[in-house]
Amino acid sequence: MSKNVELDAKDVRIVRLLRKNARISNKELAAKAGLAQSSCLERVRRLRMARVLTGYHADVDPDPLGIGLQAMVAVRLARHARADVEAFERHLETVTEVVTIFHVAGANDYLVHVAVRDSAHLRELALSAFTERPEVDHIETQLIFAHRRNHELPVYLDLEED
Amino acid sequence: MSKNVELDAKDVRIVRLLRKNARISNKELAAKAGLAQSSCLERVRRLRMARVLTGYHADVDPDPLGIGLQAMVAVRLARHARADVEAFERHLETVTEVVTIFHVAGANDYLVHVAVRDSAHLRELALSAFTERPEVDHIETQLIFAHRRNHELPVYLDLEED
DNA sequence: ACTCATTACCGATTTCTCTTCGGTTTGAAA
DNA sequence: TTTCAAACCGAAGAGAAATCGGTAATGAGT
Repeated sequence: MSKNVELDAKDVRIVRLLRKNARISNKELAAKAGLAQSSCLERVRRLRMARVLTGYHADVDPDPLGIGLQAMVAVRLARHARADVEAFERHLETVTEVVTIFHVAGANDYLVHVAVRDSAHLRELALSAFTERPEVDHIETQLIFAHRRNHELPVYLDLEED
Repeated sequence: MSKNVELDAKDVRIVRLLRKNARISNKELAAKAGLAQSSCLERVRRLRMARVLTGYHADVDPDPLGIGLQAMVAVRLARHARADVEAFERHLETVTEVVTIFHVAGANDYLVHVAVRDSAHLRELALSAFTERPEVDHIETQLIFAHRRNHELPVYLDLEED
């Protein structure tokens, strides 16, 4: 799938810095990575082309957007033929309330993070987007009180330091 | 908690655009939001100050970083006294393998998304970071085959259009 | 070890963007 | 209608991004 990309210590530093703050200027990024601006720019371009960096996204407080409730919906499919799996995934992509889809191994097939207005909205969504779907055997919904992200991503490479 | 912020249609457009691409230039952002650059810049600044926009983060392919495996660890605590809950959360913040913590209501108390090197690493982590902890009653680990994020975040406000 | 080719790097320059600021418009309240 | 505050705008100086030609590092093959 991915082209067997090899990252050196400076690539990793660039990636971590952009992970922590995607709007850092190239100038500052270059300084912190120990590169000239032009070289740093070129590296970032290559990391994007190689699909190591796949996007830059703002984190947004859901409250002001009218998102009053979030939930994790655990989904078990009725059958696991490729056609069913693909149909269900295609369907999920059309559901605006879906934030993240985790395809998992275990008792459940999917964990679907959804963001809704309120409990009435969640109830309606559970029916229309999940229970009423022919591919779905069973769902179990958990309210999300809070969620915290860690933006220091782990790196498991042995890099000779420069 | 949040200061009862009110967003108008242009704020929402700004937020959505930054959500889709956090490295969009202010010039382009202003054009797409229908504002002068200076006005747009001021709005973004206010949205940051109001904590509607809380950060900008690059999305990174885990493979090239040596992350060969991801899992969702469902955690049930032994007791739910504030002291235990807070101790456990503080502990999780020190674990580098943790990507996201969902605090949920239901049979389980937490869903913890972790990124590890391989299955041996996951086994070791399950023991050291979860099972051996006094606050933890029981865990259940699910491998994550894949996960897809939707960067079009839903908005449930009725905005009079301009 | 030497050569050659490829790749990465750098600094200077040009182009474009960001940021600030003074003045103007807008809208609500008196 | 007048007043005030908030939001907006355009212009301009400061700053960053992007390009490019030349140079250094790298590594494979002899």
